[in-house]
Amino acid sequence: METAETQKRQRNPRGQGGQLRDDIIEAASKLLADPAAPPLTLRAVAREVGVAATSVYLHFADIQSLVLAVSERRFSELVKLQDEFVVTDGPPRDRIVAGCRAYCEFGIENPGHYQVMFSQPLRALEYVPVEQMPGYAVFTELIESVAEYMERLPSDPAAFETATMIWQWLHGTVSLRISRQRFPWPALDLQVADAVDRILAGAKGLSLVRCPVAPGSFPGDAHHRTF
Amino acid sequence: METAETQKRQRNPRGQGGQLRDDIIEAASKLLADPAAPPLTLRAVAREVGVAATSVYLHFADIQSLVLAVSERRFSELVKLQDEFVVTDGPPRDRIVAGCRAYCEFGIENPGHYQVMFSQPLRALEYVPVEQMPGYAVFTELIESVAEYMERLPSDPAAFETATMIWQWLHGTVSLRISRQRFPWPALDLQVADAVDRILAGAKGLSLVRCPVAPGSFPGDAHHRTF
DNA sequence: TGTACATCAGTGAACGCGCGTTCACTGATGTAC
DNA sequence: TGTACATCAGTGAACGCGCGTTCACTGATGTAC
Repeated sequence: METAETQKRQRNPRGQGGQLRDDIIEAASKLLADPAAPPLTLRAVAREVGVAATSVYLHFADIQSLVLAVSERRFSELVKLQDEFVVTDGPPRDRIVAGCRAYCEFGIENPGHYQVMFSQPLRALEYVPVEQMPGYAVFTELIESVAEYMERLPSDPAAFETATMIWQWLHGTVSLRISRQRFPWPALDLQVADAVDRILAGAKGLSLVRCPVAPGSFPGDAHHRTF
Repeated sequence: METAETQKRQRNPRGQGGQLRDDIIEAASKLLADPAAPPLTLRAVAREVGVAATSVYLHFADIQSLVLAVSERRFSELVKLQDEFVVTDGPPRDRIVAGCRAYCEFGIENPGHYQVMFSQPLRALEYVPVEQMPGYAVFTELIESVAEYMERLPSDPAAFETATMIWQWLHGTVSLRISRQRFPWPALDLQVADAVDRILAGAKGLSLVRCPVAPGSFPGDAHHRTF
């Protein structure tokens, strides 16, 4: 981008003070890219940008809100990536698998950012309604595809539950491949297709077939409410 | 335990210097229990134990190895818990579901520790062979039950792959319920049984049934190697 | 056209704090003779 | 039985460092008159 990234940057022209905000987010993003990096500090970000430590305060009240800004930016990137990957025609199952692959690849290629996006409860998110949580758009698309696959409405709880189940598997897949790199993981593409197919098949009402154990032995398990 | 936990502790009798090591691990464990706690420091641990900061060095070279000790202790606790939960008789499917429920409950009830156990690559674990990784015992039990369910040998890759897939789902379930507490998660018990059943069903060779899309359209997906 | 003032986009020194790490030290308890 | 020494289980002061945060300041650019 610039010729002298490590040098002192020159001040922005009048009216473009907001540019620094952008640079700070990108610098924080760069520092957070390493999943094993030490905790982010305000001064480290300022150093990375090439600016006085106090200048960060001009745009962010604390590091929490800076991290949140990074998280939001990466979430919108994920949404964009998923839109690119997913061909809008083709059977819903193929679209689901394509979207899930994009999700996993994004997470595995950006382990530091993925951790930021899904780390322990961000204080700032504590009172945000579900629909406004970052990443909700990604999840909504998944629900819609699953509903289409199941030939139900997107508002159907069964679609929500199956989509949730897929999301949980995807998240476990990404986090474990990040934290347990030496584990002999199966090939990602094959595994995603296999897992998605298994979970989707369960949604198609194959419950009688896939439960060879004497039915009724687990009364609490008779939970196929919507079928 | 003691009457004066916050007070200065008295020195251990001769020959029992190792007791401090134990106390340090427990103190660190207590501090790590909160998933939103600030990063663990050596001095905070010493304060919690009621001991001089330098005393921690008598037993741990750095915090990394202390955290690893905490992680190992919690892993063995998880193994113990799982052994209690899982009735050894009964059909394998029921044993798998019971073990998975124990796993999830442990994780959700100990969010801070679960995060320590599965956080970003611990440097200390980098060159440990898979079989010596903490938690391997838990995973082995899962493989064996899955193999029994599938009526195959535990060494069969298909058992390994299905067990892995279940583990991934469990991990995603626990981590997301920790980090996204306001999401409208379905009831845990029902969800675990449902997900496990779907994944197990896929292992029983229902691939033709559960793939309503034209076979061959995704050449890479014809991956049921072992059937 | 000049000039006083306002605004913008930051800077730089200074503070107090908690941290990891070092070093020599302490004081009770055991052991050799 | 006494006594010198060794060992164990820690302590306490001190260090230099990076951190978040404060405060008054700077210097270029626009604007009113």
